Amino acid sequence: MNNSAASKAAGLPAKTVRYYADIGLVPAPARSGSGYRSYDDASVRKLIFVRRAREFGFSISECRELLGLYEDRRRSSADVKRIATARLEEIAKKQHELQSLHDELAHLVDACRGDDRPDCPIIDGLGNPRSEPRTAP
Amino acid sequence: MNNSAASKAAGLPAKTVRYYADIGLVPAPARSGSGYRSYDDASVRKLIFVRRAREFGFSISECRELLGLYEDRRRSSADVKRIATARLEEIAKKQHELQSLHDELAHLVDACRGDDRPDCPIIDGLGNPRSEPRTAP
DNA sequence: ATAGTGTTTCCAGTTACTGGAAGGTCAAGC
DNA sequence: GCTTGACCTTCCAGTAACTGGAAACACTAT
Repeated sequence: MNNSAASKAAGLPAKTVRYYADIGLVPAPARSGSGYRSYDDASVRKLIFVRRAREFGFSISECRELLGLYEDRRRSSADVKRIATARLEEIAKKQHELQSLHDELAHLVDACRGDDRPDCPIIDGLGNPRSEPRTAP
Repeated sequence: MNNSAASKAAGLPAKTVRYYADIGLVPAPARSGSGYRSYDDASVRKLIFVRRAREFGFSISECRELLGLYEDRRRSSADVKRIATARLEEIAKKQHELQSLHDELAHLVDACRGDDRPDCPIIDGLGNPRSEPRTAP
């Protein structure tokens, strides 16, 4: 199974598959006589696992951690649950942020006539420093 | 008003204020005799505008476009509404994605006992290619 | 034999900053 | 006048997670 076949099987762009092997997220694949990458089924399963985890918003380093747990047949499910729960909380937080963003912007869009005239509550609304400013870290 | 004063007034990190001037998002500030940046009120207003727009998730290049409209006293509100509406649709889409993400992950977390035993529906669930694979662009 | 497609490596670019080093400047205190 | 410390300056590098592209080599079909 060469790179593009593995890429198709895993549902990832070919470049991404190479990239994941380059950074050691998945093991370096075997090579054919002429240097072509050759992936086995275990690698493809890991690639699928990573794709799924990335779709869930886990970072590459979280994926690394999850893959470690995925591989370790003796890990406790508590370890996994801890990571997944933290991620779940992040998602919920992001949802709230997006919600207030959406509400405020929708309010501005609603208030804008969207005609040929220059008056625009959206621009005015963006100009008003209503929300909390960002602070330097 | 030097960099850090402008930074405080705009609610942005000092480095970010410099960065925005460097990339020409806001005009290059005047300089004092010894080379210190000196911002006027108009620049600070633009910085606030950009901060707000960034908080709404507008990209830097969208901010550039919006700033152009902000500055142009003769633009139609329709131009602004078009951009904001597109952004609103992106937000709504993102919300749906996050929702299904949340539901699926919450389901896995619920199903996981989180004890010392190795069986873990989260790991198993991530391993199953349930969702649509990503495709190369 | 040759055309066309696929694969390799490697380097650079993307986004929106952020961190840090090396050095100049300013105001206060002694 | 000198030092101290907190600013300020420039510039370079690094971050996340890829993505694009060039140059060269390999495989497949005609």
